[in-house]
Amino acid sequence: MPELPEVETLSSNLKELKIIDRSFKKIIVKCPKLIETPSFIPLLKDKKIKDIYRRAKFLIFSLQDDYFLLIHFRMSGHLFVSSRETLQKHEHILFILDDQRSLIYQDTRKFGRLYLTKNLGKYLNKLGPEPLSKDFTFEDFFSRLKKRKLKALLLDQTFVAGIGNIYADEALWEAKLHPEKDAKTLSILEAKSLFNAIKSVLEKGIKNRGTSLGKSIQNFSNVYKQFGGNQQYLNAYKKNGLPCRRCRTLMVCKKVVQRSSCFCPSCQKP
DNA sequence: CCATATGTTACTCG
DNA sequence: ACGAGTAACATATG
Repeated sequence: MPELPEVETLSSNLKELKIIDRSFKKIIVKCPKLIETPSFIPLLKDKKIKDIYRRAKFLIFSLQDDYFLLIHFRMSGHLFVSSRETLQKHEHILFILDDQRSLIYQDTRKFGRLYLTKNLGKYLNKLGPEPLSKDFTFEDFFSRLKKRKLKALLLDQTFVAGIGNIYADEALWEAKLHPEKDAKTLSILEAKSLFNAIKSVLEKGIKNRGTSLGKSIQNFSNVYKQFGGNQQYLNAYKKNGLPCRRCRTLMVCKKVVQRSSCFCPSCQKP
């Protein structure tokens, strides 16, 4: 579920709550298959959390003794802060901290994964640039465009990190580009427009503290269990049947690379 | 019952 | 080797 802006929201929530400098007092794992190496979990005990940040869609805890705990939420993973020390339905991992609080990992579909490692590079090395960092440059972006459908390229984490189905559709609408257009055929101006759109839709998502579509457990909520606000500002995702906010043409939806893709057939020509 | 779901990976085919 | 298409993972919702 969470894409870059949602994971960024979780990371900043945890910093606000001063989870940094706390340590793990006890870890309870109800569903070991969510952890790549369940046998490593006892290593977490009494380890202090030195830093918390995001890379791509990974939430990363940098720990004492050079360990890293990575969480990838995939489709339905959630993390929230609680004062509970017990697990309820769909909650699979409980991290009890040294200050009466706990972190709870909840995941109805159990697609998410947790990784405990000393080798961060193993998980991050193949990722493309962070679209909101300085190493995301237009020259590099343009040179790496290849013969591939734009939508596929935007979702490819080795091309640019952190974009998922929502923000891909938003960026393509913003840049007035068709999801099935061959990326190799973009003019410099079109590419520039897409490059800027990627950054602006992600920045907007972060500013609005993430996108939460419905109100069920399946939707994004932050570590306070509050929903995000960005859904209110979406222009493309799930807008099929509604008039385009630019030209009033009815938006359409089509499967592209196995994902639903909503776009304006008039503004976003093939 | 059917289709769909904010993600990733492994597989096949061309 | 590469891209596209498909299935799989597991559960809930409409």
